[in-house]
Amino acid sequence: MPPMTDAVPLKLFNSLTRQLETFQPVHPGEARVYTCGPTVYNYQHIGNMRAYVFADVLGRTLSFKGYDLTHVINITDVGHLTSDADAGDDKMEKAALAAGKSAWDIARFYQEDFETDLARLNIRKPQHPRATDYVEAMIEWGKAIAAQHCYELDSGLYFDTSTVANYGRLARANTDDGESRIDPVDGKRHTADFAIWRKTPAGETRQMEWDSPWGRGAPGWHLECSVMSGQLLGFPFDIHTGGIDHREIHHPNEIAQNQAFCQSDASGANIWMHNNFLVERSGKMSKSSGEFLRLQLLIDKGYHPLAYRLMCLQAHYRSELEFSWEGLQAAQIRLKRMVNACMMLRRSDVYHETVLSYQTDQKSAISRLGPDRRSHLFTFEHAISDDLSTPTALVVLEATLGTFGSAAWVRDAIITVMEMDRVMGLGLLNTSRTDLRIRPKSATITEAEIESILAQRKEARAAKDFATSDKLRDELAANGVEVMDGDPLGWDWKLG
RNA sequence: GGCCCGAUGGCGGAGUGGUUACGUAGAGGACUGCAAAUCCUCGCACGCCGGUUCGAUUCCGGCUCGGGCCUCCA
Repeated sequence: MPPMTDAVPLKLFNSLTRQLETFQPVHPGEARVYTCGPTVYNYQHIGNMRAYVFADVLGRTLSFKGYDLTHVINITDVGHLTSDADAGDDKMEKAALAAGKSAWDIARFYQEDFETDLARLNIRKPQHPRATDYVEAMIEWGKAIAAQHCYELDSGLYFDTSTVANYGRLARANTDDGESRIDPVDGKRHTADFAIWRKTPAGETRQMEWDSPWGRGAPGWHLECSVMSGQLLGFPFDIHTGGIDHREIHHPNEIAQNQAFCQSDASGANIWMHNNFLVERSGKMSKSSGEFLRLQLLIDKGYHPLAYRLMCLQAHYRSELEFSWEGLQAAQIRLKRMVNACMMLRRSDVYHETVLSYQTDQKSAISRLGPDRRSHLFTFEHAISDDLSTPTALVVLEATLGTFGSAAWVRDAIITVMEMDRVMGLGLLNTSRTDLRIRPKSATITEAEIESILAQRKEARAAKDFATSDKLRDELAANGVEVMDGDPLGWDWKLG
């Protein structure tokens, strides 16, 4: 399928050139995207999830533009070390030891949890290759580059970063070996050299280890992404994404491997994109600091996962985003108001016929839009095509909801919202206010009890016994429940 | 020590060489028995000092403060 809208070119910020570039697919009509996925040794925190919300918006935008999308988010289930890049414990093995389970069980458990969170955030399901399924391919890759680009030490096979052109150009790193704060591995030729294969130390056995020409052991972390992206997407592919931290080490190393393997100076992907961090007053989110923020905690406190998605969308992906409960609450209230407006659309007489007409012939449904909505859609596409300017796009989306109007107004609004939500992924026409009413874990009262008290209050009000009515309302308020007489929902959990 | 970012209203967060989005909070009004929810209306900000310019929040330089990376990290 050719791109639907050639009129508005998609501009994306390429970390390699540090400039906006117009997206030009490698394969006409297709978009192939690789996103560095999680290491499944623990739960993901909400900062991790920002990267996937970003990648999802990118994927959705490419689909919106008419490209046939192939999106890969890998699962790192082996090879990721806890500290130093060349020695130390494997994260998987360490977590398994602590939990008294096998490393394989640990990986499976956290992968499932990760996928649950992706679904909760309306992140469309990409391919999830597991590193352990690609070990043979990694060994083959190692064999292909070993002679020209690697050297062997007691601890494993290392990549000589001086054997490729412009090593570290993505990071804008200086090539001199600067002052290093870690103890270098003995024998490494350059500080930046990294492991392609890590040998299991003599006399030890690991749960996850394989035989290779360089001894029994496990692949290096950087190798996984090069191999999986190359196998599943082919070099060069269109876009490689990840957190901004990967711009400094992991992606430069991937690029070096790609250069060696492809015998080319090209990086392997046309565009490298990096999302900035979600930050917290206390500093960067960290799993090593004990308790950390994960999506389930937000839900436990009464926040809907999509409120977090909206919070991410309110900021540009390249800006740091400050996390606070107050900010999350602001996003949840904003989402509720948007959903309220969309429910009015859903309740209208023309809703079903409009959805049907859109589903039957999307193009002609859009072409019949009036000038206002046509203009909104155009502005929206401009925003999203301008390096995924979701904050601006969101404002246009809200403008199109506006104040409820005529049947024609409603029809146009429904179609426009469906179009825009393909990109924003907020599920605006599939979410109800009841869905957003999340019972906090701390709630001391059941829904049935609430309904019962509300029924009593209704009677009291009918009898104009306002003293009793107010007393019941206070009782509910004391239990964290807010009564809303003029709202179809009737009541809601109080936030904050 | 080296490299690199950022500084916008109470909070979050866009954007722009000349009228500073938007959300949330706040104020006023409508509605309500009173509230809440909803709707309408309205305040409120561009770190400091220079420079360029008719004009700078926006460009340039310096300063201060904050942050990131150089070690695994989305």
